[in-house]
Amino acid sequence: MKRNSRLSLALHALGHMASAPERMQTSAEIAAHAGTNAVVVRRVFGKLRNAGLLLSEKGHAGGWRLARLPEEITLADVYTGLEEQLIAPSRDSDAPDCSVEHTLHTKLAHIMSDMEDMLLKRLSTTTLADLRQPMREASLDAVSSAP
Amino acid sequence: MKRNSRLSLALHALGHMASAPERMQTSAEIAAHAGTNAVVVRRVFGKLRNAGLLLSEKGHAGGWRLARLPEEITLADVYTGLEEQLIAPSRDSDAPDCSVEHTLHTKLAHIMSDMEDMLLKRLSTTTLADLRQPMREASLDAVSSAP
DNA sequence: GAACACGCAACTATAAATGTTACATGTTTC
DNA sequence: GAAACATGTAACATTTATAGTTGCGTGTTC
Repeated sequence: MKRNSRLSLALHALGHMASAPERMQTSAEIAAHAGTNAVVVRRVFGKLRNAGLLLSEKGHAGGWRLARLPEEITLADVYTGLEEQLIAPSRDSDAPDCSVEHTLHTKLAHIMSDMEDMLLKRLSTTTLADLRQPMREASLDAVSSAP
Repeated sequence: MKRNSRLSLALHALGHMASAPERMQTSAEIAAHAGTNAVVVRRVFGKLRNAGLLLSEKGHAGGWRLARLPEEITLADVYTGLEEQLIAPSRDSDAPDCSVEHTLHTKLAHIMSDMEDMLLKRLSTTTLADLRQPMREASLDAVSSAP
């Protein structure tokens, strides 16, 4: 995994959790499925917990689960919860001394801000429920009669 | 300079060149003004030459100048000429084996494609002429009576 | 109290980007 | 034609952001 994988990781994992919302999943399980490390999962999930999307529990039967119904968590919630910026910010100096730079910065900042709004609007039309896999016998069993 | 500075560098430099389109500028001059290296300028400008936005000339009075009028070069032209992606691509595997990943990938790809279109549309409404600094006596002199 | 799971800090590894050096090619000037 | 100049390009070094790793502390269940 390389760049900007936090959002991918989060959406992928939450999508699966949406398929079985009652089930607690450990960082290790999630990490194994996503091909990454448990600490990385905890880092990412920690932000989502702070954002009110996930609940975590310590101890023997601990782990992670969704804090709300899958239908009530949008992709925009996850995106903002992670405080990421898919829309690249313009990294000019804040107070450019040259007029060209100043004009450019102003125009680009405006455009990028609009783009960010647009992205959020689009992401908010999909919920975790839209991602979950069709329920199968196996996963139903896993919910009701986990060992 | 750090990340994604190619577009910033290009727009900044072209904005200045739009203020005095006749004047040849060397990589070294441009690099000095932008606080970077001449080779970096050549790398970036090379792409814009291939895209038909710039002309370069070797030799004694060589350097760079705009291939078209500033009014006829939009920010979108520069953006596409550099083949950059301000809109972060979704870096999932192309053929995800898991249904959650597949659904996610499809939806995100669609959204990002739309965002890219939107960005281009916005960038195409500004030309280099809109960036150039107000003409002063000094710069007029520089055009007509350069040493 | 032993096993388990998160919380978190510190460190390492890796990859993308820029910066640098070196040299070749083409142009103009003398 | 030689010298000066500027681009063209490849190879290498440096920097920076990100992910990955280790270690240990805290809380919870058995």
